[in-house]
Amino acid sequence: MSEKLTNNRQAVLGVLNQSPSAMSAYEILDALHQLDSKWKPATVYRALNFLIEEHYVHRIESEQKFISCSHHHQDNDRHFLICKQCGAVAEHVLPVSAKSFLATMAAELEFTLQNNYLESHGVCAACQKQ
Amino acid sequence: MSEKLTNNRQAVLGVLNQSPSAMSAYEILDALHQLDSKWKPATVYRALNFLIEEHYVHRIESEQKFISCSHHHQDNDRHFLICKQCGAVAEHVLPVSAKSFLATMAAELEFTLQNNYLESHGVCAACQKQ
DNA sequence: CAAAAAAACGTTATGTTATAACATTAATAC
DNA sequence: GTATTAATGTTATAACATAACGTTTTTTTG
Repeated sequence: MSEKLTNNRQAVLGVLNQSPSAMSAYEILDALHQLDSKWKPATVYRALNFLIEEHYVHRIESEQKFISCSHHHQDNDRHFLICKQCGAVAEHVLPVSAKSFLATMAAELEFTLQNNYLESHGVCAACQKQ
Repeated sequence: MSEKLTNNRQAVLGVLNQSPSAMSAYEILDALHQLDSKWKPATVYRALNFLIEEHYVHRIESEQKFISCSHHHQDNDRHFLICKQCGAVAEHVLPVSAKSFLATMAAELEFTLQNNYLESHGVCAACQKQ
């Protein structure tokens, strides 16, 4: 089931798969528009929304950009390591210990926790060596 | 030093202080425009950018909205608990244990961590009682 | 204090991100 | 094979944000 990965959606995902950093919807649009003038903002956003729902793609909230998912597991929690220098985004799986820590903290505040979104900003290994 | 909390900036902060949920820049603009027609998008955004730099205000990245800071300590890490039902945003101070956990994780990945931004989404205590 | 410099503000325009709405086509189910 | 649903094409516009530039206010300093 959930095999609705159509040509349009594959095309958007294909563009994102080529990029180590997150891309804006309009950057994706530009890339696709060069191949086929049919591409318009709504077409890109529709594909993105589907891909996000199905966990093929994530939105990097602070950048308003999109990145292809490197794990594609069904999970409510996200953790991204974002390099301030090169913009590379690495997806990191939150360990169970971190999740349970957050759950405990939320419970203490009487907050029913449904999901966590975490961005860590810094400098990646590659950029440090330069 | 850093006493540059002018009238304009106080006005924006005053609007945000009245709101338990985050407000968009244009919601702030609407509120201020009713008092004085001088308010324009650039005026609001300039004030917001100052207030964010000085830690009076935070941007809720996933919502592209703004909330007044309830702690106002100089800190690189942010944690927000966001209620999906009523939109209320609570700011939570990340305990040292959580920060050092993240630092250790980043070090293992050879990532030099500069700051963390964490959003936890769920249902607040008040909404659960309804 | 007065001139110079810096910071903040007013204003206009425009750039960027995202979705609404509705017609059409394609896929799926009966 | 027709009805239903899902996906797409297309146009327009809403929502978010900043550039640029001139003016005013504040601060610095000689």
